Amino acid sequence: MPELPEVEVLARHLRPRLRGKTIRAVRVRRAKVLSPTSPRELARVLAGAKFTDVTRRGKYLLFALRTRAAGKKVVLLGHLGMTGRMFLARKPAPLPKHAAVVLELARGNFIYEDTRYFGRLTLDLSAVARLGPEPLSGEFQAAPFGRELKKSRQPIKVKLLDQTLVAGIGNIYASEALFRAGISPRRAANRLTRPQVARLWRAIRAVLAGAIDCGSTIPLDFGAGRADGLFYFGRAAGAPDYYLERLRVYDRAGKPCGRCHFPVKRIVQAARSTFFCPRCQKR
DNA sequence: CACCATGTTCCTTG
DNA sequence: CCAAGGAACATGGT
Repeated sequence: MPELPEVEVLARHLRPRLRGKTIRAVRVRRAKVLSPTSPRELARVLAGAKFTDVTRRGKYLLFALRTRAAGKKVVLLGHLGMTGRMFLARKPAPLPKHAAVVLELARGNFIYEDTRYFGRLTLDLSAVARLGPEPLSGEFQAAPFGRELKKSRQPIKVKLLDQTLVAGIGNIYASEALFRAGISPRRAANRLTRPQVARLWRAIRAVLAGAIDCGSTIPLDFGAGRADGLFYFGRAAGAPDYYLERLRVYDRAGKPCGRCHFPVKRIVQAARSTFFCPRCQKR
């Protein structure tokens, strides 16, 4: 469940639940997800450490901790890849099949499970340094965004997935933002007009903020069952109706565009699906 | 069996 | 050197 909004909602969910908790033991079942940190190193640093905060940067989770020994600050970096989930579970509950890392706490376990193991839980923070501006913060501004776009001839949809341009947009919200801005996903980044850049800048922020709102209505009770599908494609029981069809084009090939009823089209760009309305997004 | 999947990195090509 | 494209990673669903 991993683009910026999903990670943001998860960070808000975990923050109050992890703060003040101490790690008793570290169990690594799939060392690959720690890379380049070793299981020994992770256990050495985290054993006895206490969570002080959980924040987000792009699609990354940052777990701030204070170590037992020297009281030094450390940051543990998490990324969900395509299929990762991080959640708290009761101690006796059986581990999921693809549990990659278990952090044992006093009363429960913090579990990182990931079917495809594309995600990360590591002490290596280098990936964060490469990220572009946070789209929902003041560091993301339309003018520099437009200047960056001018440097690339890639289709705008593909360019939006570049995490150095702006952090946190993934395959779903790239299509959604372009639909909202009325821009064709095939348009070369450097050929967007100034009004288009301005509309896209606003659309990115609106789409991401709206998704965070929606996600905040959904119980993230991963330990009890599968709630991740809900996150993208549904809504919590009792949530307002306008959350029903949150995604306007993604995964809706052949269905009528909500604005003009023309069928939504699926194309492939950089080996990934793009969805758009050929009538509302002509250029 | 074939194809598809919310992501990132690495290698190759031009 | 750089931009762009594609494969690889690994597992499961349809």
